[in-house]
Amino acid sequence: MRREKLAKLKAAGKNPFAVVKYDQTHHSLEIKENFERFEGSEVSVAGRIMSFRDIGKAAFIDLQDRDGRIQVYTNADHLGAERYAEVKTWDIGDIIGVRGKVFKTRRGEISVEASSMTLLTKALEPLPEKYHGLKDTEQRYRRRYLDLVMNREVMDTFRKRTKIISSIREYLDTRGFIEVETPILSTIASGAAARPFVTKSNALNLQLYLRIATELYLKRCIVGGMERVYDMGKNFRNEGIDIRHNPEFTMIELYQAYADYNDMMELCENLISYAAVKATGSTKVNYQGTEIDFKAPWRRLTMIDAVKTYGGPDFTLVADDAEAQRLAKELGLEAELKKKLKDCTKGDILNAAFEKFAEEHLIQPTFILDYPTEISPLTKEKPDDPTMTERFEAFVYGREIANAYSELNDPIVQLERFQQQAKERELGDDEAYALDEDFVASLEVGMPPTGGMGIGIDRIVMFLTNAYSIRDVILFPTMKPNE
RNA sequence: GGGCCGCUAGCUCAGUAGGUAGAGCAACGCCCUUUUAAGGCGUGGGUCACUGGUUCGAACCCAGUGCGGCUCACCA
Repeated sequence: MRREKLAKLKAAGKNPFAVVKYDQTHHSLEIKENFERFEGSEVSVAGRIMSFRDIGKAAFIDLQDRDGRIQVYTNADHLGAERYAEVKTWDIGDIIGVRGKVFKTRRGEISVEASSMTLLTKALEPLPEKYHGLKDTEQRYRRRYLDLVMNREVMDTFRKRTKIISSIREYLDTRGFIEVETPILSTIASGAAARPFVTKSNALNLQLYLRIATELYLKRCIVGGMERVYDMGKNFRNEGIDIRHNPEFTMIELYQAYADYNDMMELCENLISYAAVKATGSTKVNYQGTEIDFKAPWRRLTMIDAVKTYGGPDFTLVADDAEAQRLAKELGLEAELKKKLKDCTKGDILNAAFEKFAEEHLIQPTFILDYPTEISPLTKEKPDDPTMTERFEAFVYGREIANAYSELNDPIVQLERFQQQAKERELGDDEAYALDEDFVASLEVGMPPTGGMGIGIDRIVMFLTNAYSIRDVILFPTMKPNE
């Protein structure tokens, strides 16, 4: 049907797809918000027909543009009978341009009284139902363009996402950080514990991996003397998909020379509360019915204290690995461990106890500090306790949103840590950190004492937009093909 | 990977003693010059996800497959 209409238009020399531009002078929202100023003046608006109420010799059209909707009033007197008859053949979904005077109808609806109307694009496919919109989750993700057209709150979420990201850049750029681009393709995927995606270069006849983190390259930039750097972009991890995980996701990593993890904590809480205010107007947000306040300073708690606070054992009293293993058995922690119990150290078991007892209780923003050395291969040890490192993770609503360290810069110790990771891999951990020899070589050139941090951008966006699933903050989430 | 749930018109959804399918919106035709989920009268529209089985007969019962959602496990 719509194709027939299109064919007729083309035959009459009025092919809408031949239109190359339209002079859009205003958007819907600015007209509606400043009606007193606009009343009686001429505007040109453009957008998609969302509703068409034909009442005979007049019609009302809801026009949707970037910012919202505005009503268009048109009739045979203003437009001429012939032109008006043509307008009545247009369909919901078509994209049009309208020029006319701003006025208010009897019912008080701010509208544009059309003096000219132009068909700019013909929609050959009808839109989903006007009242219920597009609800089917699968279609919403597969055909996000329809979701954006039909569901205003989806548009709002993605505009807010952009605002969050630009505010983060703004915050860092004004504090002397420079944004750099590190490789997505490389021969070694390291810097995090995850399985990578594998691909192949035809030109180099070489197996390459998609990055799982930007850490080791950003530290090379610190070695080179850049002092404050960040890379915000996609990382790729070949792992499970659920409401908090998408195979490609956005992460920012930043590094600051001459700083430590305490500086990173301050940067983290200030940066995120800044982004919250920029995007939502407040540090307080409602997430799935729970009020969360990102206002700095955030609560600080060591991992050992967190376990104790939430009903777990006191690890300061655990003498060695053997005692920790007995404790793990007693507490039923085997399920949380990824190795056989006999291979687990005190640190592995502390981490498992933290996940079991404490993690889910960390609703308001909380820094958990001082992680066991064996699970933190890129982190400096604490000066007074070599079994622990200067590392923290930030938790909100029981979820990790950031991970930061005082960066390990001793090339000899770093090499030993990588060798330990190789052993972990042999013990069955296929996500152990891969050795990057050139990175170790860069540390031999000398990296100043440095603080570094990674923040999961999608998760921040989820909290600030009240999104239940990560797929609701990624425009085109990873899906299996449909056919 | 395990468990549970979903898939019916373009969209939102109904549809069990198993008897070859319905509503609203959208579309099409007619009426209506201030409507706004406009209204009124009329018309057309379906491989009931797919494959197989049971049955005289399957949207419906059974088995398998696909895609999706939730959840547990695993991770980040």
